[in-house]
Amino acid sequence: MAGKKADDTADDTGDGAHESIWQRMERPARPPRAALTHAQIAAAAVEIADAEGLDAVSMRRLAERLGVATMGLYRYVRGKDDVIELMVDAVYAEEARAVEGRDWREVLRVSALRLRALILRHPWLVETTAQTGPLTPNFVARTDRLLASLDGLGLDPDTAMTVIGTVGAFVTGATTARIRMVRLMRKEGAEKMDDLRTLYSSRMRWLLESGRYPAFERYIRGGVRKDDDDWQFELGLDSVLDGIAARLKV
Amino acid sequence: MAGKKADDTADDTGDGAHESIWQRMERPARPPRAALTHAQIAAAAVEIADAEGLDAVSMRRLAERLGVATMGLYRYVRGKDDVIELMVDAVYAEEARAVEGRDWREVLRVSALRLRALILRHPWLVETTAQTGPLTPNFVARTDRLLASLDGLGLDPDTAMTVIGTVGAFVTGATTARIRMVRLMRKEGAEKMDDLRTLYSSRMRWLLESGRYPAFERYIRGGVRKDDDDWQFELGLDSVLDGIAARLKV
DNA sequence: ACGAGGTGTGTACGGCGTACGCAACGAGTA
DNA sequence: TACTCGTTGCGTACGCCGTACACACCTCGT
Repeated sequence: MAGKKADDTADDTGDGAHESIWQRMERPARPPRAALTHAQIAAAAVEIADAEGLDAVSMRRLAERLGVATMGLYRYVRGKDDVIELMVDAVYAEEARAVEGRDWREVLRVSALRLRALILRHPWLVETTAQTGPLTPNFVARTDRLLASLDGLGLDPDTAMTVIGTVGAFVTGATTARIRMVRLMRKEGAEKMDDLRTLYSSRMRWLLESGRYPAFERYIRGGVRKDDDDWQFELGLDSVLDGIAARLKV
Repeated sequence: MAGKKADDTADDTGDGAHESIWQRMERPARPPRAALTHAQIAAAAVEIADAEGLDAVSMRRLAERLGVATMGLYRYVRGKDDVIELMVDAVYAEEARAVEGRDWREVLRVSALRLRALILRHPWLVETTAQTGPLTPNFVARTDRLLASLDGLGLDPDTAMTVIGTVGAFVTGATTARIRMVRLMRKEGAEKMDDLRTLYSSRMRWLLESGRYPAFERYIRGGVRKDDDDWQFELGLDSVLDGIAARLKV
């Protein structure tokens, strides 16, 4: 019979997508209505990205986890870029809490540490550069709070924003470098930084044996806090804040 | 004969599995006639990425441009990650020139401005975070030169490296933010930032009308240097250098 | 009762990275 | 000279991806 030709093989897999009409006809009831929310989509996507990286967030994977057909997602988002924008805003919602602090410097410092922790919790954030603009609600909310903390210092708006941008640039840049190492460790299956060094020792030896990098070699041999990222980050952050404080007073 | 096997020379490093592309290309190519060089591959890939973005660099496109079969590339690289590593190192070669400067501060400042210009010339660099480690030869060479410029200040190696990392983090972070805007402009077909503002005016109005971002709104209304990225960057950079200078003297 | 429009779904298309297998070649050996 | 045999060059194929599109179905206004 005509209708059975291609469907038979597909039915062997049990794949619902290739059910014959007869099977579909006798299915008793409609599956329950899905009714997704954007928050659900964002949460599911963030879970996938946290667990397996941004590349694992595909429309198919996401739809599967939400119990929806792949194309069903397109009722809620225009495309994958929308999903990523939802994801970014969802994680910045974790920073919705206002920062308590005695003065602007403490507010900026705590904010910086919290932002770093946020990015480290969601390392895929640094890969979203290509997709998102800086106008998601929760990100604007963060900027607003930081701007407010600078009120009363007599700064013009441009300088105030630049101060915030400077700290933000340092935090994202430094954390991105950190994430690069974490990613490399995971890729190579290393637990500690020392494991990574062992794996890359041949490469490092090859580099150093050229003799072209004497100052770098001195650091490799003499540095004792190479893996103390917290120390490096806070030293850098405090330097940046020092510089800003000097500017603000002049 | 067993002695002829290429792997034997590789094995004398003790760790063939983790040889970098740099180590592998040092060995003379097996065939008497090598149709391709790694420099050619890198140059072609960089051209594509500069013109059309990193996503446009596919093994097929790259092979086509080089006049080679797709799989022919795999004789020269282990996979796409190798290609990206070659690309990153190729553009850092543009920074091979030593930086002239009276003191460490000027060297760091000029280096920062040059790095920013380099990233702006090759905006896809900020998307390579996920793929590359920080050990490509030309990148190490840059680090080495900067470390050398701090010699004689009496810094311990850890502090010296952190200083360089701090400036580098600021530069990459600030430039990444800039690139986000450039990309957004290109995506929306805007020529000037004002065009972009026009396109996003409804979104912005929607955000501001919520009344939840008073400080941010004041900036939007009062800022007059919102688009002067050079000014913002240099103000931030000079602040960072101020802070570092203060630390170094203490 | 029925038509229209919103919604969930499956199929299909053109891309991607790369595993794999096969043809052609060139040098060492008999 | 004839015969291996490792190596290179390349085409095919697999399983992913994002998403355009058409269709089946449900709900609701008339």
